[in-house]
Amino acid sequence: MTRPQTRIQQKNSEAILEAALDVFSTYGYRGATLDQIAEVAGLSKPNLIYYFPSKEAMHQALLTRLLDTWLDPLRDLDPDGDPVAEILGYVRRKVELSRDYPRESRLFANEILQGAPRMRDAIEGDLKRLVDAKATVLDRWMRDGRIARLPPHHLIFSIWALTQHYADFDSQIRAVLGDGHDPFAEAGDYLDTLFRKLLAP
Amino acid sequence: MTRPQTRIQQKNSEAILEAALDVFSTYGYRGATLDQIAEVAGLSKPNLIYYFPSKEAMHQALLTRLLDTWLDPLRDLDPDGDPVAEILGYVRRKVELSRDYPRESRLFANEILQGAPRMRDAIEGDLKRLVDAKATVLDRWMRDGRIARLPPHHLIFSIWALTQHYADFDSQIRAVLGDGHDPFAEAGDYLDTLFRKLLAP
DNA sequence: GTGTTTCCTGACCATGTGGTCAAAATCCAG
DNA sequence: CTGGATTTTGACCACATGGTCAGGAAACAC
Repeated sequence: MTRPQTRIQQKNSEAILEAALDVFSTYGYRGATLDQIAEVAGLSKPNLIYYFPSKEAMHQALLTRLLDTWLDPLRDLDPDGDPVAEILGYVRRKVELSRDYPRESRLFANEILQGAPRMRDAIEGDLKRLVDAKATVLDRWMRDGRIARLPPHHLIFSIWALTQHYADFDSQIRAVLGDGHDPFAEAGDYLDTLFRKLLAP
Repeated sequence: MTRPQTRIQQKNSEAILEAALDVFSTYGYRGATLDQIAEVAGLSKPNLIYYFPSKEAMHQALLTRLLDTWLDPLRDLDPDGDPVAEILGYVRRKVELSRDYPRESRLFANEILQGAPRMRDAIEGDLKRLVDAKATVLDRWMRDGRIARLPPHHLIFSIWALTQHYADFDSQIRAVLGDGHDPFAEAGDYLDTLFRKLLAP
């Protein structure tokens, strides 16, 4: 039976995951330490282990929670909507995700960089199925002449690459742009233009 | 005085850097261990330290060597060449880099993900200067109406994002595409199309 | 209050880690 | 072959790391 979470459990589990996200997204799984997470969370190390059985479990909890947030915008792509509006809407929502959840983006990037050892199943399963389904929709739009003919999977990859880049490579982008820039606002405009031109039949 | 490297030094230093690249690019700086590098290199751990004073030094050696390889194609962008040909050539060379040096790409990605703690100077210095210079060239081409008007820095970012994505997220891409695909060949064609459409005035 | 459950921690442990060192093995010029 | 320089390593060290555990402190039900 699953215990009804007490207020304290709720609060501390949340604080731990929040701290773990900070540390894992910065240093990767192996580079992160429980001591570091404990300090960020403001709890003792044994207390962390009281709420999560292991470091691995914390990481897993974060990844599981992450995947849904990450895929929701793609799920929302409406096969019956206007093709260009739907795709541009997806791009915009992905830019917003990068802006509002950069740590989640970096956590994901870290995991994939390492060959996705802890997410392979989800990627080969849920993710692949969803992408294949949406690729079919894109393909139909292309055959109907409503958007330019492009390889649908790579079209999706390019949306991921361009939007996530602004979260994952944030430090590089800010260093190169220098002060007085709002990278995400500029990215939103630029990517809107880019995909508008790309999709024009 | 710098000693003339003996044959053995040459060979072992190379083997160590090669192994270190393998391990660092997969696990990041903190996640990599000397024991692991030693095993991959086929040398004992104390022998590693005989050739490099510390783990840090190995990482630094890799990063230094990396940056040049990484920036060369951008340096080659010829201000007096044909704009579209120059940019498409740059994209193609970056795709080839991703295909031929994926570990280097991932090493770089790992470093930037972590906020570039060991590369900040190079990024704010050499890299920024080079990008600014090339952005000026792009800007001139745009004002002359030879390519579409776009924010030059973001145009460069999008080239980086799209090309490096195929190396950094290789495992995800292969999992989603399934068997029977050559990601880099497809990427080459797709990105050629993409930038051709994007740059058309 | 009192008893019970939940929550928290100091002290501890086995293992892993980056790095040292003296001595052994190998290489190589003459 | 020989003697000095280079290369290699087993044994070792101090410290960090993930995790344990017995018992104490709060919280809560009555």
